[in-house]
Amino acid sequence: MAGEPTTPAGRPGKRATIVDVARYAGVSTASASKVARGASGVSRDMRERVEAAMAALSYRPHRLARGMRGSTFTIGVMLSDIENPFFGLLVNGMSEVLAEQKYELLIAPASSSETSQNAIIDSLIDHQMDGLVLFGPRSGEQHLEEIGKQIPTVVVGPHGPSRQYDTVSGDDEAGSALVVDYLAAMGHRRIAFLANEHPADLVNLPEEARARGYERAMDRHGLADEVTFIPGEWSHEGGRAAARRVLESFPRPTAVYAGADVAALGVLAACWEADVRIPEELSVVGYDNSFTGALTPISLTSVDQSGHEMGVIAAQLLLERIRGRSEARNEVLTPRLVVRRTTGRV
Amino acid sequence: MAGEPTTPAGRPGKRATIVDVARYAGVSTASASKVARGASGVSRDMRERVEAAMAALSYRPHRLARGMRGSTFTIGVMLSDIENPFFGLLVNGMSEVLAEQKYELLIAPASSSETSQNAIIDSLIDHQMDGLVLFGPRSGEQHLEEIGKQIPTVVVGPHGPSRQYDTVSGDDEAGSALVVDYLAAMGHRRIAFLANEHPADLVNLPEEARARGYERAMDRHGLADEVTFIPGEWSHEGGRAAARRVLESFPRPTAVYAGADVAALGVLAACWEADVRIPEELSVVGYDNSFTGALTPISLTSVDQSGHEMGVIAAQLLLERIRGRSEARNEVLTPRLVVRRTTGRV
DNA sequence: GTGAAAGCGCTAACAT
DNA sequence: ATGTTAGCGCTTTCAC
Repeated sequence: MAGEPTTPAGRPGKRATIVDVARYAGVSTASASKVARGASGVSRDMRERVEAAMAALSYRPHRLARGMRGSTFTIGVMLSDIENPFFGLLVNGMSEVLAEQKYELLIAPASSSETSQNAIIDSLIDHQMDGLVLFGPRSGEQHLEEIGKQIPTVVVGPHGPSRQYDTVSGDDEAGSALVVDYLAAMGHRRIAFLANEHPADLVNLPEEARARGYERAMDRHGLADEVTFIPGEWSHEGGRAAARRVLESFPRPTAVYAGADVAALGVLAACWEADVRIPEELSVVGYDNSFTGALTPISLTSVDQSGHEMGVIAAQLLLERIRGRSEARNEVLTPRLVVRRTTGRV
Repeated sequence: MAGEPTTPAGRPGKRATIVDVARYAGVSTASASKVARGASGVSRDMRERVEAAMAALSYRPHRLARGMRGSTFTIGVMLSDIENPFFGLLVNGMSEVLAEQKYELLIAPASSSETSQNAIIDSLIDHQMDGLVLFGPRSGEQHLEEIGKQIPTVVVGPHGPSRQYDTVSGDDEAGSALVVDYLAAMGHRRIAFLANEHPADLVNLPEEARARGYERAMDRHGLADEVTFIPGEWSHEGGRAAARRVLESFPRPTAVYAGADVAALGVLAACWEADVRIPEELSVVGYDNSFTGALTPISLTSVDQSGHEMGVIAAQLLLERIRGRSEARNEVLTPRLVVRRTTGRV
């Protein structure tokens, strides 16, 4: 009956504390604490006795109590879009690095609204995380700076630069250039870009960089007059809506660069329904190189931005910050064009 | 210079504590605490003064300190497979319910190994979460019971029943029956099932229920002799491997029930590469009704298990548990067959 | 190298 | 209704 889940010794029903461990080992709590967190300045004998006690009592440090004075060994991740398959890669990359350093990962899902994201970030700070990874935050630079001042922070996405936090991002402008260069080489001139609309004051977003890269590359190819922004949203539905507009327009673009795979899939969906042949009548390009786009019957031409590697780097940067580095680092990964079958010669 | 991020008054550089609030409002910490957590037994006047003080000092309760004595107002979710798009629905459903009740959600990603999952669960407990949602745990019933004894727990998946925790799951056996009934009605007899292999002692898994449902339904249709389990794994690669085996076998099955969309997509991929016509030469069915499968060029026949609703229910059950309910509840949602174009008449 | 004691911010139990 | 106080489990001075 006496429910004693983890504690074979000590008071039944309650888990062992460091006091129990210390008493069991016949040492002071301070020493037990040192051993528990692997601090220096403990004799061999002490270490062994305490470790034995911890094992005997199946002691696990209470992370909250720990965090009250020291660190929680926990990293918080703010996620702006849980549906985005890209972040799975990212999290896996981070987990690998953090696990081997005894850090834990806790993910807080937010919506895409700035208010919600700020609330989530605050809460992560309230949880006394040792560091934060912000995935595609919509907060302004200034707010990010304030966060960076309070707690080691890595932003995933084209933000900064700021002394207060690190960033890791893909070179989205270069990615867009890859797309336009390729389409131009295939003879396309009327290349439309599906723009993800956002508040004008947010300038450091992937959508901004991709739009800029598109515009500049078009310019470079002497296609400045052909630059066409289709205002919309990077979602499946947004892609469908954009496709409808494209298909009705005259002269009709020969290619649509959708800016994100999820939107490109929407464009494709609308085309399939309208019996528009791909790529004969319209070339379609996405961004993200998602699993779905890679499937044979879809075969979406896209841009790969190595999410796993981003996760690894984000985790490494964060650990460095936690350990004291104070100069900012801004890592930029080079994207790669993956040509498949939704694009062709004009 | 003096970095005072959140505290316009009080000691600069440090965030306001409840002591600061109490002092500012000229009341006791206990009263301030009561107001902070909306407890009863405070006068109108007191409430207003404390609230003004909290606003003036931009006070936010420190969740760790809170958790040391009372509750953290935080729910932990153990996620066994972060790549599974299904869980996005689930998390969104949970968030809706929890947000309006002032609870927060923190997700801890685990791998599919039992060891890793147990470590993650322990850690969630160490973080003093108010409740746990375990998504597809591979832990044995007995271990789940122990967890349920320690902390309010809801398991998502066909576990239990147990007095110690609640469950919410799809009726996977019925889902399989829908699939087999439909295929049989279309004239199929040689219907193979792709089995997800797992340790024999784990019996309460979706894969088990789906396998059982398949077998019983086959039996019911007088097709017991045609029951064929293809041992493998529910992953893209697992699906491809299974498809290769199916295509080589003789007599070749006319339909493959892959048990999960991700595996079905693997089966399809291998078929496309081998120029096997779908559904003329082979019918393929998945489970999950994933976004990807629904795309026009894929049009995978699948089973829908309403992830969003599962999330809502999981959150509701958990809150009830936290608030004191001690009888177990086991909610079972009825799945729905979604017929698309990867299945046809023999 | 080891131990005693203070205290992190909060809430619960107990006065008043 | 409000205030006082003890203490959650841990780490961290600061003695020895």
